[in-house]
Amino acid sequence: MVKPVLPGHPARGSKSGRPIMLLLDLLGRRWVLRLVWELREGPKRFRELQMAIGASPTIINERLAELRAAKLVELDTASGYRLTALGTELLHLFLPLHAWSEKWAKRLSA
Amino acid sequence: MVKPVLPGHPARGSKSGRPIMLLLDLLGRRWVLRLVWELREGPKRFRELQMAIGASPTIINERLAELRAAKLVELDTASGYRLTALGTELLHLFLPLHAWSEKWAKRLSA
DNA sequence: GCGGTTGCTACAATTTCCGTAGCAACATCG
DNA sequence: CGATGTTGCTACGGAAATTGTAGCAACCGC
Repeated sequence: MVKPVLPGHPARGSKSGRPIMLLLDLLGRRWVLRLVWELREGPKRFRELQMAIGASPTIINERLAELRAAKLVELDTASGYRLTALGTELLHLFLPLHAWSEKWAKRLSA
Repeated sequence: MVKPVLPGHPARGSKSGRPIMLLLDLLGRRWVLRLVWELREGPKRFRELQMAIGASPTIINERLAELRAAKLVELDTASGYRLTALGTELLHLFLPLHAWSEKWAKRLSA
């Protein structure tokens, strides 16, 4: 069991509970960025996420629980897992990465 | 030894070599986001990074090697590790996270 | 020479993650 | 009613990643 990311709990590698450290801790955990990314176009089921990402259900579930505790993702029984309002805000901050990654890849292969 | 993030090498959990997947893979590895963040205000020495982050030198070195292979970080023997031009671009995409994380933390504690 | 800093490595112990199998709850269809 | 399918999720043994500690070789100033 991994420590939850919540106010008062210091992030791994940081004695302070500064929000940016908590956020970097959460987003730096394996598959978390991918999970948020996979939900960018709407809700997905547990197994859909599992298939799309290719990770074990154990860790998918653990990461989803962390994202739910962080109020970035929620489970709607009718449609599946989806981003909350907060999660959608976060996703929008990440969208520029898509275009930038193309530029970056060209520089790498050059 | 972890697979390097380079064109042609598919990212973990993705059969395609799409740049965004490579990038999310790289950034999702433990301590990578923290490392980029710690270099935001200028170069730092290996041991400075180690102290600031609190991770083992083994993994600090491995992640720095990956970031160097990705041309996001470089080592200047006179001043230490620093962001490349590409790395600085990436950092700028992440800077809005700082302000947003404060808002997020308030929502969590509410 | 001597002490300090540099980046970095070795290696055993611990933690995390994977891969597979499967469960309980619920819905749907006959 | 039973049978079948889908849902989210868990157990558990093996594999992989990470930690913590110690220390090395190269370099610089004195």
